[in-house]
Amino acid sequence: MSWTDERVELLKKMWGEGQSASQIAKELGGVTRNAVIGKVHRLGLSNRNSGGAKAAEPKEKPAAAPAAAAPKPAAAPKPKPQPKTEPARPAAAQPASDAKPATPARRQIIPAGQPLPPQPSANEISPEALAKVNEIEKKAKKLGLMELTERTCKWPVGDPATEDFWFCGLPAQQGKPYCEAHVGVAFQPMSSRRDRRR
DNA sequence: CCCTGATTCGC
DNA sequence: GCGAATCAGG
Repeated sequence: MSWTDERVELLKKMWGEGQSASQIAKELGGVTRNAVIGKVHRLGLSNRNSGGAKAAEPKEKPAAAPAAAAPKPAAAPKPKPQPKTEPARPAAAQPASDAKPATPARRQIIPAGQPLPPQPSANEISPEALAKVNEIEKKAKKLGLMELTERTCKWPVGDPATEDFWFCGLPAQQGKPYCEAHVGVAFQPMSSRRDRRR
């Protein structure tokens, strides 16, 4: 896959929306998140803050030449917010290397980790989902309670009062307690709400 | 362990 | 220019 115009545009768009590199990579397909990140950097939009300001602060790396160098005049160390009772004036700490009044670094308002999908509202499980569950249940790892981790599906199967009880244990969806199949039955996409009229 | 982005460097 | 490998956090 190559970086066609469209792909680059989608990349820009998604990156601008605050999507993670892996998500973008997934969406684009044919590329890894590394590729996405690499492209992002090459495009020069690695930082989602100032459009043109170069404030690439070299992290700390085993510098091969520790001798000389480091003539950094220290741009803006750390104007720590003083615990003053100053009621007004948040004191904007801008490097002010270049006048840039037009782009005040807009923040995304949606960096929520996992945008929660529509919550369940109906109790109807699609036959598809059920079939899927039955299917994967056969592949379940049948974990015991102690074997569950953050990344394992915690869908219970069987009767807790019997020996025949276990948890699915398949890889859970990121940020969710269940594997894909079980998420499918646990979180219904608000299907047709059956208005029971009487 | 899972995930993030950042950087390096051979291709 | 590209992206895998690696680094550095969370």
